Amino acid sequence: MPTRTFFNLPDEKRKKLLEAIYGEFSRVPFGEVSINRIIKAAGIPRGSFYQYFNGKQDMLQYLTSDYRQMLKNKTLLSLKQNGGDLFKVFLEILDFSYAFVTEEKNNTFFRNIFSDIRINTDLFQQQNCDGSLGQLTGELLPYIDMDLLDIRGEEDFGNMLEIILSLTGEAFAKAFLDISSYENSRRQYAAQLELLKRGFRKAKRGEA
Amino acid sequence: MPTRTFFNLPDEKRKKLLEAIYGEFSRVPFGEVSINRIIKAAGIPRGSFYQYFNGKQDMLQYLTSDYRQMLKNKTLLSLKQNGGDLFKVFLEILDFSYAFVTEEKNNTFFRNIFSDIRINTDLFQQQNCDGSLGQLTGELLPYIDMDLLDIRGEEDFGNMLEIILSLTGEAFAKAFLDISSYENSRRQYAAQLELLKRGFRKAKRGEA
DNA sequence: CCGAGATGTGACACCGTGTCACAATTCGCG
DNA sequence: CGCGAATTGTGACACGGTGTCACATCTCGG
Repeated sequence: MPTRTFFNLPDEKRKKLLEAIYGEFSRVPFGEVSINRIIKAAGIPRGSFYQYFNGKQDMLQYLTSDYRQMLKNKTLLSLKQNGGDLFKVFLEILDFSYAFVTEEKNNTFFRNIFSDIRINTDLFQQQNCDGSLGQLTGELLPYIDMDLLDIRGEEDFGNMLEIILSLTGEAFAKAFLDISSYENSRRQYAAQLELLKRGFRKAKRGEA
Repeated sequence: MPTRTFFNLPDEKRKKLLEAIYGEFSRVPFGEVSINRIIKAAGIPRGSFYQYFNGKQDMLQYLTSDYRQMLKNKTLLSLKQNGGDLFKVFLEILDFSYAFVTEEKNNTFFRNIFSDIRINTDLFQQQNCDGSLGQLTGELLPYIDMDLLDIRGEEDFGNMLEIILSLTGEAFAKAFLDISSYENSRRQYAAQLELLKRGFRKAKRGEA
């Protein structure tokens, strides 16, 4: 998170800085973002920058906070609309994010973000450090219809979720790296979700 | 791949350089590998290094070529031993890699490699650029028993493979980031493979 | 109007990369 | 052997990036 000092900045100046940051994040993938260029574009001295932000990661988190909030709301809504069907929700998340990306201003910015697989894992799995499900997931849990899932053991749900998330992370990376083939990536992702649902193993005759 | 010049180097010198490289790759994760430190440790001038390698990625590919070869052999063997059962094979690949990592010399080196999710995707999916399955997979294809898999559409197999690979990439990253909890990560990975096999969706009464 | 605390500033130390003109060596051949 | 060409070695250089710190400036309550 940015410093308090950052939020105390006169609107004018803060806006200019933010625009510089957006510009830089839109220009190159995360790994190549240069604080040097940002401060030059914003016309602020080097020292000031570090009074506002702690580094790249810090900026990223701030820049994506709106999206994360919207994603959460959207997910909640989607869960309710789809009767707690996780699979439909995940596909809608991709669509939602696509719509979000293709909005004027976000065009290259979120493409650069979403096409970075490492960021995606962070983005979705969110401070999942204690081994338990992330905070986000925790809040959504009550709305998920577990009866749709074939859960047998204690950890089945968590494991399913991890699979879906890792798949989703890759799907995002692929879809947004070359957004012109979005339809294709989406179709593939949808197909993969179906595969997850029905299982990979061919049932032998006589099995359930 | 390194230059011809590199292979023409006197054994003494080449060995010293390789040791410096291994040392550096063992010391820090890939992203922090410094060519500066390598040349200092190897006692060669900067210019020479660039006469041998093209950069970090180049070194990585060379350093992992043995592993990749062994992996391929191992996979082939495992496929035959397990009657073409992909799932058993993948679990064995994790075990094989664990054994490989815990060999004396490879200890931190391969840990640093395997715990990098981006490298893993490259490592497994290997020049998968044309959208088709990677070369490696192509050669293994004949040994996979498709009758064990519930393949219905044209693209089902490719999609299954992608799911397994993305899951495997994450499993590697997790397992080797904190190798002390390997047993745990392995168990989880195994459980997830089982989930893939049986499917996530609860069969409604009356369904197949 | 003064002084303390908040904020602004940019030079500095440090580390990294890839290149290039030039030096040294090796090798084939007359 | 001797010489020229090809290969290899060398390190200074230009460039770019990061985070910090001593010092300047501003702001605002008392």
